[in-house]
Amino acid sequence: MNIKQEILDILISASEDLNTEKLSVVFSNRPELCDYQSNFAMLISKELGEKPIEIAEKIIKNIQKNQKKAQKFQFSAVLPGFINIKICDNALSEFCNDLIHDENLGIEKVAKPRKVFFDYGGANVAKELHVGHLRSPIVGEALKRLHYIMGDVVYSDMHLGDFGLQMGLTVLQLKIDGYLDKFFEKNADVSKISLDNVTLDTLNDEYPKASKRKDIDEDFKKQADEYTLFIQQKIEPYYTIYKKIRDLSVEEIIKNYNLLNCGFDFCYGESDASPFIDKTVQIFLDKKLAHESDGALVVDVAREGEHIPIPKKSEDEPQRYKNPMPPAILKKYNGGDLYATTDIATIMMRNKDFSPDEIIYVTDNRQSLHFEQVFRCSKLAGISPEKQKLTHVPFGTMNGKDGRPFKTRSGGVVRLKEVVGMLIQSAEKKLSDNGIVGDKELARRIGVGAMKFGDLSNSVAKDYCFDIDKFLAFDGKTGPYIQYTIARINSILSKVDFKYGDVIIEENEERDIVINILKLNSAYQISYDNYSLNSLCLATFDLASAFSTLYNNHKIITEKNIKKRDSLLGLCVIVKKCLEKALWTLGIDSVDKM
RNA sequence: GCUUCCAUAGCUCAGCUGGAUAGAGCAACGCCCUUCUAAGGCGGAGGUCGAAGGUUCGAAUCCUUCUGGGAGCACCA
Repeated sequence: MNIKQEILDILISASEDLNTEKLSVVFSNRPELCDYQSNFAMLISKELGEKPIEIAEKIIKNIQKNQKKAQKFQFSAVLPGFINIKICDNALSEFCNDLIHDENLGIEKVAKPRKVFFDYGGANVAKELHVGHLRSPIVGEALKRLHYIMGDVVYSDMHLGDFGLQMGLTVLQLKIDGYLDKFFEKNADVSKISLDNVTLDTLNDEYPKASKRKDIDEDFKKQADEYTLFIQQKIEPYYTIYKKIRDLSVEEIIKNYNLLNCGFDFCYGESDASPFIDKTVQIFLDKKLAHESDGALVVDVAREGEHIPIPKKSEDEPQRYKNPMPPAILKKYNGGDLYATTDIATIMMRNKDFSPDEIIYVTDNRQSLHFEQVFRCSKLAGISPEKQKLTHVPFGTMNGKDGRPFKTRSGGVVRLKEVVGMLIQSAEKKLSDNGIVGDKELARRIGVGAMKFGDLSNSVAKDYCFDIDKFLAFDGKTGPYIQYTIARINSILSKVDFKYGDVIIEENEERDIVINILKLNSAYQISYDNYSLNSLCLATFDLASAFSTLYNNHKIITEKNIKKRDSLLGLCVIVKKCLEKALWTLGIDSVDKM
């Protein structure tokens, strides 16, 4: 049962000998005129040398000639050449009565399910999560769920940042500040020493300190490089210290992600790819794809027409390039591994374990160049098979009202935990106004739902404004609005002791709801194609909004016409199911009451 | 400098492969709670779609140039 496909089939068969390649049907942008429209006649009028309106009229004549059974759709031709399609009420009623028993609620799955591996989260072991870490898990989780709904087999890995310079910096700083003395005593048994004196707060202080110092102190940076190398080569006691720091962070990171309804099949990190690094590098050497440059091992990934040197105007001017695609670095001057190295090795690992059809990376857009390089390297070396799709979903940064990356008033970063705390507090206050007190989990669902919906309703690639006041207000186009709509439906359903009946669509407000369900279902596909959830958010809101209009104008429970009442109840059940499924896909919890 | 993304209502944003009168939410204004949850509904008001050219029957959407902004550009991730 696919209404759009039915319309398409009718139009194609009525187009007879015309080339119907360009024939498509879209939702009408004049809803008061019709439900769907086709611009086909205008698209092909030029090559046919006929007036668009005449083509449209001809097609409609054919439809009327062919149509024998009871009509489900009304077609009409309108100047300059639109074909307008209105769905008849009986077809909409039929659609509803089918939908109510359909497990996937009419959402059309992809023709060929694929194995899709998601890489998102990307928390850094040495750093506590802050607002800047929100988008990757929020977007990644929703994309993963969307793919699942669409029929793909999905895997997810939080891909911790646990193997880079930040680890060397942190260990070095901890050593300097005396936290690690026991590990460096003569004949110390590192496996028996505990790191109890180091807490998350310690790490929060030590890493930024080290990070700042490396920019101004060359010796310090060199030493941190060395420590990083020790960790990567599993040299003691550095490796054990690193493991302990990692465990400490991971526990906290998982807890935070759970607050956001973000779960992972695997908590791998960069370090888990280390057994594959030597093999990876060897492939590049064997295939003569890598060469030495300034002490580093690099891979040229530029294609023809890229990376053309611009002639220097003077001797001491640095070399510049047109269309620059700089080489990827596999090994640094001291033999250490880099971000690109572990990412390529990780692709090798994932292909060995899962051989996914697509790997999707959800990170911020500043990493676009890095992923382009990694993807090109993997294809060049044959580590990623040709048919495998590698996708980077770059998201924009979260800015404050001033258009700069979101900071506290004093200029510091806002911890993720604090944001969630504020959201919960605000939801609790609002709940208590409604007489619901002491339900912290309910408040979390509402507060976090508000933030996630606010995030996901923006185009994923664009920067967006993180307006905490807006999120805390819960008015208008928000997650809580959807939850509230469901809560109102629940309230109706809990107050009646009879079952819903056949859905009969006859009024505009009912039509509007069903059309919005059709739009919602097509929004799954749009979001899937665009790797962006904003279409789904918008369509979910529009459905809730269409229902609210009906809700305000009809007293369903006290409706005297029993058939009408039971039909409306059926519509309630459908809307509730559709909204709940959409919220689930977005990674937002539904609530029974609020 | 080069690469890339962006510019739409006072604010925050939608606008799918070009289509009919550019849409929401917030803020502000006016109505609607003795009736299923007012975190709601309805109604007005608010726009030279950054600028200028071009392609087209038709442009917010495609092309060119310009202006303004973000991000990235070899051993960070």
